[in-house]
Amino acid sequence: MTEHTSSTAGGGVPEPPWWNSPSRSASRTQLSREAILDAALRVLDREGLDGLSMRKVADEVDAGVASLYWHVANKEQLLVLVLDRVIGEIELPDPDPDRWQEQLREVAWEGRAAFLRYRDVARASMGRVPIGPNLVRFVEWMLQLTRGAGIPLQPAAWFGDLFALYIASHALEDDIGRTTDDHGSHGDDDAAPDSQAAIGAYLAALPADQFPQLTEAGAALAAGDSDERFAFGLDLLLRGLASHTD
Amino acid sequence: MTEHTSSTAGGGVPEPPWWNSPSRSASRTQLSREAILDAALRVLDREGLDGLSMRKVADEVDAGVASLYWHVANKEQLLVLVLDRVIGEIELPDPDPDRWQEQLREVAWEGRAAFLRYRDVARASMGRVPIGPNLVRFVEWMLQLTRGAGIPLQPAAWFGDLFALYIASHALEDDIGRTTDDHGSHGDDDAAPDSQAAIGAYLAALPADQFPQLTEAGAALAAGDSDERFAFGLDLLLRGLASHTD
DNA sequence: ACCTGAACACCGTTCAAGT
DNA sequence: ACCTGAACACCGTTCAAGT
Repeated sequence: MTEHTSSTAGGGVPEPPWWNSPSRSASRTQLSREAILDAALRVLDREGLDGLSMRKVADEVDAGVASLYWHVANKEQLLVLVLDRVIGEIELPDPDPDRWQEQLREVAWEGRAAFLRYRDVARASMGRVPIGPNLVRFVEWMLQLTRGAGIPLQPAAWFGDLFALYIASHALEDDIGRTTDDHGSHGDDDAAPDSQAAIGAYLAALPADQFPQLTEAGAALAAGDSDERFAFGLDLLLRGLASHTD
Repeated sequence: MTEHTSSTAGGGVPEPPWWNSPSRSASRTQLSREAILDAALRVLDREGLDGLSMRKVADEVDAGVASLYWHVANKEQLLVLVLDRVIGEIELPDPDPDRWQEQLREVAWEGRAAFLRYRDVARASMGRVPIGPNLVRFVEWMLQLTRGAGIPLQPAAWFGDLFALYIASHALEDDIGRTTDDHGSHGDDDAAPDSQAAIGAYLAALPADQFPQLTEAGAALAAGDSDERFAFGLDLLLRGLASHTD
């Protein structure tokens, strides 16, 4: 199996460049599932989930659309593979049950970071169970840690679900903000500009007698950046889990 | 404003049926936003979120596609309106802070039921914040209850988010099962047939030395029906919130 | 074994035109 | 004021055909 990836004829003598097929430009590497996943992740990050199409992925790898279907069953499978790839970016420390709370916290932030690294992966993850090598690795790790910490099997198993659900759906909330800016900037750099303001105006205009709490506490609802809110929920989940310890 | 909906000419004398416009069949009511939302919910329930198209909604109300755009800005707004409508189906008892845990539990199940009443509403809700009359009503109710129960403003506000996120994302997990059956049944009535089995086989085939927990505890992961799992997480959230009481 | 163009059956949205 | 057909610029997927 030769290491050369292009322009290799009979006896190692290089072909002249003009032998390359006429209109194709430089990067004529072999198409592969890996390359397709890379491209898909790039398109996803650049254009969001709604902007991700098989045609754009094909363009990104400089191939025809139909070619993708040799390496991948369909768009759905492509998304699942991309998700497993992102889950693979989560680093898992050796499980140390004595420090189960810290480690769970640590990995939660790791997971959040991975999901926020590319636009709309969290969105893509909702409603899919991307079972694959990396999710399986993740679940095994969770079980080793929590079971080792003295949490009975059933709560441990169910908590894993809850934990993953929380990380994903919270990351999705962050994606909402950066969802509306499609075509490149043209001067102003506010994300989802008027909608944010419109919501504020709507809430501010609510009749105080019908909505006493909302008009009084309105500010608190929007208070805290996304990380603070994530920390709050994470802490709440851990307190709840701790109550299940032997 | 007359109560008659069709065939009414000048002085109450009915028109003969053949006066109706030529090819249009019976139900020629005025198009309205209400009617469009009803139709959208019907299509959503019947065909799932992926099967919901403006064209099918238009067919359902016996109108041209373009007509929808008079009553509704676009598909996105249509979805938001549908969501607010479903949220409106959640019944809220008068908040009684002395029974805050029971009431929260009660409403959680109510919300879950509303989300599961139509296929894929939960799926549609992810990544959207359908702020409208009914969501606002819901938030006000939550705040009255939790604040009345002695939970400080910030935790109370943030918990609302978490609570809603949990209900929606858990309902979404239920939608996954019934996602794959498109065209009406033709004999066999198993939902997502081979994929379920394939997952089981994959997990069972994992090397026991690399995945000790998964191979030992595999059954526990799948154990419990969806309601039991929902109850577990709900309970965990409430325990966590309780730890924030004054 | 791998890639392709062309075709099929769809989409959401706009717009000039009708009543 | 409300509804329409036709058009535009897209989709995912299949399939016979090429190398």
